[in-house]
Amino acid sequence: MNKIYNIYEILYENYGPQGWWPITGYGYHKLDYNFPRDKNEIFEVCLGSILTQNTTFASVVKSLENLHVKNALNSHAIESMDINELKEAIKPSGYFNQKARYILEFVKFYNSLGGVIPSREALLNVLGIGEETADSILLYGYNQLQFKVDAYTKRILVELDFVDEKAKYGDIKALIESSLKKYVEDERELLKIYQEFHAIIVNHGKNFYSKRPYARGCFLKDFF
DNA sequence: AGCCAGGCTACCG
DNA sequence: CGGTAGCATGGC
Repeated sequence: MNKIYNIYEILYENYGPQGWWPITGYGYHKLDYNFPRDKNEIFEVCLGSILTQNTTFASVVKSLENLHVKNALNSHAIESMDINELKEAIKPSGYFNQKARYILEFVKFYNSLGGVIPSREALLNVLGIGEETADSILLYGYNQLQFKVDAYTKRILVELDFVDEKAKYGDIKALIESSLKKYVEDERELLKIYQEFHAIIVNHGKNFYSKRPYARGCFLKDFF
């Protein structure tokens, strides 16, 4: 009996594999978990994780395409890029003044890593990287066992009365991670579930937890 | 026209 | 500590 895992099962049965994180020029890669495939794809996930803050991913893709045509979808090109040129490229994603600064801060950090996987704590010390963005980078960019919580995750769990409205990011992350770890022993399988679960939550969230009042038509409510 | 989007920082009490 | 204004473009 593991209600968090039950939610995952029900949603996966309804939506199927999502294929996150999508890569530009390639797209979603359902049932293929061998991503990212190289350093540029890792970096692209990092960049997308920052750009998607409070924005639709369609807008992020436009920004990434803008960088791609400038031959600047890699960390070294961006590090030496003029900030105004960067702002112009990422404008479709919104908050372009802030995000340009965040990206330049991150790129300096990223290039200093020399390919080493960053710690969550180190990521959180970079301006513009909060908990969700850090987990996004680690989960989808580096295939680390860090569950990514987002606004939809909280709305759903609050609606199902699994967590309190006042629950913090870390509370929800800990609940989901501990529940799934108890149920799934194989780490490779666990990683796949972390990646699919968050993506599916976003899918489900867009359907039933976007417009108020939330949860109208949410079939999860029939189970819990 | 108004609300929402795959959040975070700075600043307030 | 917790709470909130500000950030900005784009889609519906």
